[in-house]
Amino acid sequence: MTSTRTSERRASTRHAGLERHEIIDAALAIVTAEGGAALTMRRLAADLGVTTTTIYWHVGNREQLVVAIVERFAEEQSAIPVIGRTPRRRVLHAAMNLWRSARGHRNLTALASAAGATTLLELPLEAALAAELGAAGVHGERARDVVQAVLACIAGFLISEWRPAEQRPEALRPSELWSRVDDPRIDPSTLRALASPADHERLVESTLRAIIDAAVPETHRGTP
Amino acid sequence: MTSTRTSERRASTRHAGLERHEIIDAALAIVTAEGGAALTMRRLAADLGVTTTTIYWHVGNREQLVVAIVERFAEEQSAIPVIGRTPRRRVLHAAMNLWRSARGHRNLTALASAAGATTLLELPLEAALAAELGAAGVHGERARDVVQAVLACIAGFLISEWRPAEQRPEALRPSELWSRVDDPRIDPSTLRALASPADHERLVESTLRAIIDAAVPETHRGTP
DNA sequence: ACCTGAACACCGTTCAAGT
DNA sequence: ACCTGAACACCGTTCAAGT
Repeated sequence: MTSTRTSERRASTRHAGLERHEIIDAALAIVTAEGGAALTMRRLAADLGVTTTTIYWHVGNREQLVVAIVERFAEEQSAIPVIGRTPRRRVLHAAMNLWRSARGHRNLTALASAAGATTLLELPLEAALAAELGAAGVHGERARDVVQAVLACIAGFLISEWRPAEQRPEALRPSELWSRVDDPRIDPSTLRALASPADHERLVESTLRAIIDAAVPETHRGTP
Repeated sequence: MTSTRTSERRASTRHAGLERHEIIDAALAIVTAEGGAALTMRRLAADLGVTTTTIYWHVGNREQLVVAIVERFAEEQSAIPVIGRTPRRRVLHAAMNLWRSARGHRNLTALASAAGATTLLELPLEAALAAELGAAGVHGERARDVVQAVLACIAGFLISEWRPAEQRPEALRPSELWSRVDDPRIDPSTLRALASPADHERLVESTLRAIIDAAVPETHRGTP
């Protein structure tokens, strides 16, 4: 799977004829399949059947490559429709779309986050959220604050999934750590709960709902 | 500042006499001063006037070193008192203590987060939060959910500060990206706000308050 | 314009050898 | 038991040189 392009193209032309977008595509494939750590300049070059320096000629350096990957992926992403009968529900749905999207392509989200390119990645969905907030009567800085709070929560829940407890050293697992806590102020049932994992999906939704409900008036216009 | 310990100790004993806790201390110093990326085995060894392999003999590998650093820091952290007159306010205060703590030693928090060791780092403050939730009448899984939501939000807000807009390539700055958006669904005042940074400190507090208010009953016992 | 080969300055980690 | 020296298999990046 590595060098068909080399043998085919190299035979016919003096140059490899490699184009920038082919590099981005190959890089994107590596990231989605194996994560950002697998994206090394040498590995990418090998996949394309060229020398590492060729990559540099086309894309500059790794940081620029990452930005290009995120950009390309963002272009190809299709809009997710927002549903819901009340403005509030639509806002929540738009927020959950962001969560589902980020979670759907975690490897890319992780890479974008490390590069500080999350906004670039999710701009259309963020815009959709802002639009729904407007429809619900929330504008300006208040709308911005909701968007940012939603984004922070999503990012936070995501990173708590990046290193699932199972693949951590035993001493770092919350279950281990909490089971050792002997604090008279804390109810035994609470300690037990803290030692066991939460239903993430549900928790994300209820957290986003709390944030939204606090900022979005219950009814705007229409349904009394 | 590098090799006083070498010249002093090496002269007197055959062995360097290096102890594990000295390594951890030196590593912790590097991380707090210069961040996790600056913590390389060679750099650490050089700071201690010793060979890289010596570090491995004492601490195993880098991952174990990081865990040891976090552990040591957690030990030394003093408890932060919780204040507030109502249970709800005390819960919020306990949550804000977590935020302030994490923000106060960002380099260590970032390192711990990458290693999946956040719980290890902040266990006492998490326990304090759980205790206040108990005092407010929230127990078991509901308390666990609040703790986790608070932690996720804090983590999310923190990483949005790790790469401040100023040190990103221009094309990645939210101000740049939002200023290009021309979406008729979105109010101009909202677009302007989205292009400018939020007051993080205020936003974190109001977000945590929203989460807590949604989960903690307004009055428990006492003040009617 | 496009690509190669060799090199530089880094990483984490291991292993045989010394005292 | 504690430490060194040399080596391995990686990184990102640059630069002179080729066609």
